[in-house]
Amino acid sequence: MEYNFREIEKKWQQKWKDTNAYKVSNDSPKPSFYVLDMFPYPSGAGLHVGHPLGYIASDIFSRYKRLKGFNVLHPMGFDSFGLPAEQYALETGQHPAVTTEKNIETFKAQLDKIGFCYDWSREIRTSDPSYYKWTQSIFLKLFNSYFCNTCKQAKPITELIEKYQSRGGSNFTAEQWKAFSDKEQADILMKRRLAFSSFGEVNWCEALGTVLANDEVVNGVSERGGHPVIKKKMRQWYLRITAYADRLLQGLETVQFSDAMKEMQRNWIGKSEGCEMLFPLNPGPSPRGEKGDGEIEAKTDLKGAALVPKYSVSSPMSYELAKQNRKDYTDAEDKLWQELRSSKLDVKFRRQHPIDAYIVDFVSLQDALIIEADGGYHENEEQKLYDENRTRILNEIGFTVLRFSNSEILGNTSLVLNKIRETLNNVKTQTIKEKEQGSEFSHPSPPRGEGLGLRCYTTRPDTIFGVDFLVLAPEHTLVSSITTAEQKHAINEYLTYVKSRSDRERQSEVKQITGCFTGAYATNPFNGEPIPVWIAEYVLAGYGTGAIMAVPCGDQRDFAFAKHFNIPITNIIGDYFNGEEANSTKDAHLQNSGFLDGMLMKDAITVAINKIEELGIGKRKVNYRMRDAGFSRQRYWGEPFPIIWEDEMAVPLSENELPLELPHAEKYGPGPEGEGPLANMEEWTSSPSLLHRVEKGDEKMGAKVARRETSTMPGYAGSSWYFLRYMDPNNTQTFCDRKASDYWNQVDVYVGGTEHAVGHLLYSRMWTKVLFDLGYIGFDEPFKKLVNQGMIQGSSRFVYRPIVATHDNIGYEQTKKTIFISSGYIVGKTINESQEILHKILEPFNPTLNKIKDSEASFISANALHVDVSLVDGVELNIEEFRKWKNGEFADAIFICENGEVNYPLSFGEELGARFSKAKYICGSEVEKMSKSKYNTVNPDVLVDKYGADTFRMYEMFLGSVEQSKPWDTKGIEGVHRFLKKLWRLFYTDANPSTNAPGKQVWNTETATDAEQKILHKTIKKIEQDTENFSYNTAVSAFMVCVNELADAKCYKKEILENVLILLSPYAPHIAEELWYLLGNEGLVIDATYPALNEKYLVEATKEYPVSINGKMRSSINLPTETTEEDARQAVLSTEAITKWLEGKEVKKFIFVKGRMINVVV
RNA sequence: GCCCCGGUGGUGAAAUUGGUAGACACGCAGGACUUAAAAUCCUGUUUACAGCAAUGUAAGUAACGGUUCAACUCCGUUCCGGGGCACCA
Repeated sequence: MEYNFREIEKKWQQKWKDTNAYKVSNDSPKPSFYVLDMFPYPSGAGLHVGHPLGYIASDIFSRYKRLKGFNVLHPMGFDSFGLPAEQYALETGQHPAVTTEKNIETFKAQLDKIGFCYDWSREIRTSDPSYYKWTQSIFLKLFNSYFCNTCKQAKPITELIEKYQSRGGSNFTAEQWKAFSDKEQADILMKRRLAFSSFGEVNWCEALGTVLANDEVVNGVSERGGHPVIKKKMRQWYLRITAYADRLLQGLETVQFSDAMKEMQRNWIGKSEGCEMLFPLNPGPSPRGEKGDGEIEAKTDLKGAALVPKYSVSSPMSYELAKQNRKDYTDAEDKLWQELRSSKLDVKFRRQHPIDAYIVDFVSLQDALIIEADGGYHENEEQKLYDENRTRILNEIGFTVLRFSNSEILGNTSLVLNKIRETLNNVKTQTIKEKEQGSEFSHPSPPRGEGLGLRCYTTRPDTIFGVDFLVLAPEHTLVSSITTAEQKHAINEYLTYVKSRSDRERQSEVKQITGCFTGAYATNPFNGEPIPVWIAEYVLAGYGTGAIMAVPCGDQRDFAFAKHFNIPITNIIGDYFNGEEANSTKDAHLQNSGFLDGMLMKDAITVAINKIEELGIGKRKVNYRMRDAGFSRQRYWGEPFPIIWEDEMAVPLSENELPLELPHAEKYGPGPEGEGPLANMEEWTSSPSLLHRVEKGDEKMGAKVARRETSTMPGYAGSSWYFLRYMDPNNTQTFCDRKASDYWNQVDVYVGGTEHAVGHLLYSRMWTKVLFDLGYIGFDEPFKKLVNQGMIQGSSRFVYRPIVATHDNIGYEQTKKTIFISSGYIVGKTINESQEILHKILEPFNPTLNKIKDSEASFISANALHVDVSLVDGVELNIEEFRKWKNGEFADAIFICENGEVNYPLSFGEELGARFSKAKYICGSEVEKMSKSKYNTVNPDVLVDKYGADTFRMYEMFLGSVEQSKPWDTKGIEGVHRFLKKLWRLFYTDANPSTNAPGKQVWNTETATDAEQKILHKTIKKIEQDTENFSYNTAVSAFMVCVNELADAKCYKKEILENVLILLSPYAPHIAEELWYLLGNEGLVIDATYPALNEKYLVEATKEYPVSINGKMRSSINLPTETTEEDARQAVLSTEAITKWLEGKEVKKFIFVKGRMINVVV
């Protein structure tokens, strides 16, 4: 009888299915254990060998825990919403639901072949309405909750409303709250909701019709296709994950994630404690010297300070510029100015006035109204963006901005004036509250200079006296206004340079130090010293205030910058600074530091902050790098938001209206104005029934417009909570019954890749915390332990095809005949070398080459073509198979082999074709990500068919540790297969093919000897340890050792073997099940009890101690296990084999480590 | 530039708290069985030197230095590879 894995695996897979062997109950007296895989996105390419790595690991663990007496939940499902299906739909017109369904079927079939113990009755799919009904429901819970800053947890928004109604908010009284309109109330509440809507900028690519991730934008154009990408402001949904920053940080202390993983999350959250402080801009000549501007300060009167806009006096430069602009105006500006100053509007306007970073055309300071006249040059996109940004910033600091084109002003002045008048009226009736709240509304907002100086954030206020310069981000809004006339040109040039640089370039090329002096000076508030203000690309606008204080003696980057630009360096740390490099120590005693002199830096931090706060020039601040999570996608294939916009207010659907099903689409193109495809579906977004619904609802609203939210949720929506649904997958009343989640509790072991370190893992942690706060579940961390699986990389193979470049700009031209050159001629050669070689080789095949070389051709090289790895044995190409590949595309190719011989196709005649058939063609190789297009994917099916699932499972585990990334290689799978065959032969001999005699049973029921028991118990101990530690590669090796030893000992005893089968069953369940059955055991091996370790078999009487002399291993000695140090010393020193090494020298030291080794020092 | 991970035979890799470097496999070489092949089994396999051989000596875990009786393991510096990044001030 032979090991017929094909029959065996089919048989037991069927049996498990028929008996519902893996169905898990929520009602069991056993302790629960939850093992979870990160569920896959069902891509069209199907499963590849990288997927199962983690799945096998978790499967082994699940089966092991089951044998250990746990009720194990080990489910699987599909993350089936996502972009690829939508892109595929765009290309082929096939509905994502259809292709997704098909892909899932493929995945399931492939998974089943490997023999996983999933409880498929609990399968979930995020794109299934019965699933996303609950995703929507949880979204509504987020929408209807706020983060209470006092008790640091989520609470129902109704509690906030009650509070507002009874006690008011921080900016308004209860009476005022009640007086607010619905819209006003809604806006205020929106600022507290955990899922909220706001405006944010997205990378919009008109040509692709989609919003792109930062990653997908390279050098300002789209990665795919190189189309222009612009920043577009759009209404977006966000999750207020920042509210949970501290708890997400603290939670890391309670979970078993790898240190690297925790570090990544900490870095992402990026908590830093420091202070934000203001550096006044060097006043220079007093702005008040300019007549009229002195009135600015007198304007703090009237109906309340909140109405008075905050504006910047800016630098003296602004005033000079302003003056200049006043002389240099257009006809339209002049005309409007004449109208405005003639007091027809009864409001005092100023012309060309500096506001914040800008000089505006006309402004009424009293009414906070700015009027801008745009010339024809404002037509282009860039200018529009600039204007939008400018408007937004001005809005934020409290101004209303009106823009008119030149033609509007010149063409119909009275219309323009009417509009201004109307706006003025509106402005005047606006409430104080709106003004206050309005400034917080943009998200995320860029930094801006504000107030009377430059705001800098620092974690090291102790170094304040070492500040030698300030650096602004080039995008900083104050740059243009503070730059002096002399520096204007240089700054503009630098800005042009920065514009041409991608973010990544700005980050990585540090050797190249760039920057530009603005000509402006700020003042150190502590010693009054002027500080030059620079701009540099290494300061990014997106973080903090977009401005830093540079301390060259304490920060290496600042140091390099100072050195490069010859900025004098102040040393405040004495000997700690050597003048060669910065020293970021906190242990120095400060020098040259005014009131901080002599203080330890560590202590000075607090002292400095206190002083800064005392002086009112700054305040203590905790900064987080993490931002709120964008939750909108302008796409079709995702969860629709259960939100209806009624008169600009977001109104949630009620629970009983869920699921809001994704409407069927025929087309998947983007909607107008950057909206998602759903916006194209009028009947869905704005059906009359919605209006009806509004009318029936709150009468007070009296809404005239009702339109559904048209964006969809991102991929991480469904995956943020899926682990909960597995616990109670069919519940129609709630997303997961509290009883179920209390029973299963946290995921005990979560297995998946590191690529989700900061995305999925943080989001699901946040959702869990929210659901916990609201009392829906009883734990606030989803995953107790996380096991990271390494990425299986592909090992690509290449063939090299020569190309000839010509001068005619057509590009590279391939040689007339298809020729491939072995890698030895190409790889590792310089361009010149390989050009020589190629020329020599190609000449016989292309007589015109010489001519080309001399006249047209400028370059000969070789293109590397990916070749299917299945056509390559190691690195040697199977030339005959390759000729058949791609329907014989390369059937007539000529191969120049490694030894210089040529392999001709048959079309050259049999003689030539046969002559050099033994010559080898060697492929190039490279380790890359596994991908269909690189022809380097390996489909597990092929291996499972050839060697069986058990072999495949054990081989993937044998490859190396689970955590480690490694290129896939099937070399070695034979060894694992041999091991299983060898195991089989402990039970049955193989059939004898020559005599046709069938194999015989060799196992017996004799009693095992102690030596045999020792083999078993040694294995039990090792396998148990390794399995607990996810050290599966060494476990497989331990099985091999065990089987080798049993075979050597000719031990075929059931008493031993059946226990080995139980140990093996998590790893190779099919063969274990079959042999278990053949031994005549009742029931399934997966339901057996894990064998107990009996230490008595492992006790050794003696131990062979290695003996080192002066640390070098010289000999060994057999000693009783219980030897004392003194006995050992005597034994060692009386053994001649050892003493000969001592050469009669005196023993200085005798080291005895019990059970380990002995070291003699002479 | 910063952060994380890694670098061990021809190959994949092992190596409790620092305690016999290379377990277990692959590959290769030689042998047994066989008419032959497959399958299976046995032997050898870090390198250099010496020896017919058993064996011995020396070196050896990217490189150099340090701590230690003892370092793949801990520390420092450097090099290389992989992954991440939002230069976090």
